[in-house]
Amino acid sequence: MTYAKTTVFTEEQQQLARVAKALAHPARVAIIQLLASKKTCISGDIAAELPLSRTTVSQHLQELKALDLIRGEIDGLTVCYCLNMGLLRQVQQQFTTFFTDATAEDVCGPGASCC
Amino acid sequence: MTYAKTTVFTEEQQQLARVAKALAHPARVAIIQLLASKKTCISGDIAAELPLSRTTVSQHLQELKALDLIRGEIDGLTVCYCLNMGLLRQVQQQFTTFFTDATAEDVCGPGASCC
DNA sequence: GTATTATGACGTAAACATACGACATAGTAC
DNA sequence: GTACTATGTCGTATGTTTACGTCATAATAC
Repeated sequence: MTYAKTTVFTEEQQQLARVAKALAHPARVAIIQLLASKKTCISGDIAAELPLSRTTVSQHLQELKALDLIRGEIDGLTVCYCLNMGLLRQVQQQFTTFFTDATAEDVCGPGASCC
Repeated sequence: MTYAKTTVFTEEQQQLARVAKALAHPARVAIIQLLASKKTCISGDIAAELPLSRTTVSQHLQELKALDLIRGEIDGLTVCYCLNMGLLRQVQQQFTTFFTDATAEDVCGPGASCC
């Protein structure tokens, strides 16, 4: 990606794209669902549930952590990852607004003016 | 990407990731917003509004079209792109369900059992 | 017919993402 | 102290995305 001109996109568009990118891999979707189901928060247990190596899972966890969607607390030898509920709810609102605005008017239906 | 083991993720997770990937670039978010605002549906006009070359915009349009999020109708020399409202509403529902499930319980708040 | 226009397809360079083995760190157990 | 365990970091191979110039196609204008 050559993001040289990206400054022209609005911060809103970039923020939505950033979060969408975090969800753009089934492993990361699965991780969030796993944490939500609270069967486990421990890093190693998450890796055990997924069809990926521990290294790769750790990488996906770091990516989610970089966006602050999840948080990790060190507890002795293990690390406990938890969802950042506040941010997730905020993000949900962003997506809802985006989709609601996009689907507000049936622009190109029968009788539309644009085409 | 070596998607060799991806079959183990559920179809639901893969579908969400697929759509998220489509939204994972500000240009594609901007395109959808532009089409929704219906100032134009014409391919060339879309390219003119974005800080990217016509070639690159066309590529982003193809990507959205591949997922059927937008549709293109040839009208003589121009092509008119329109949002697929039905699918967008379906996708919105998927995201809403995902986020609602994820934020249902404040698993790791004070008094949580997991950590 | 030729000239012009709008569009997509092709080729490609650079940046990025994915996956994983090997190593480093840091805590626990003894 | 040593042995073991849970994590993360590093390096790296492979695949994907992004961006764009150039070319091909197909419709219009004359």
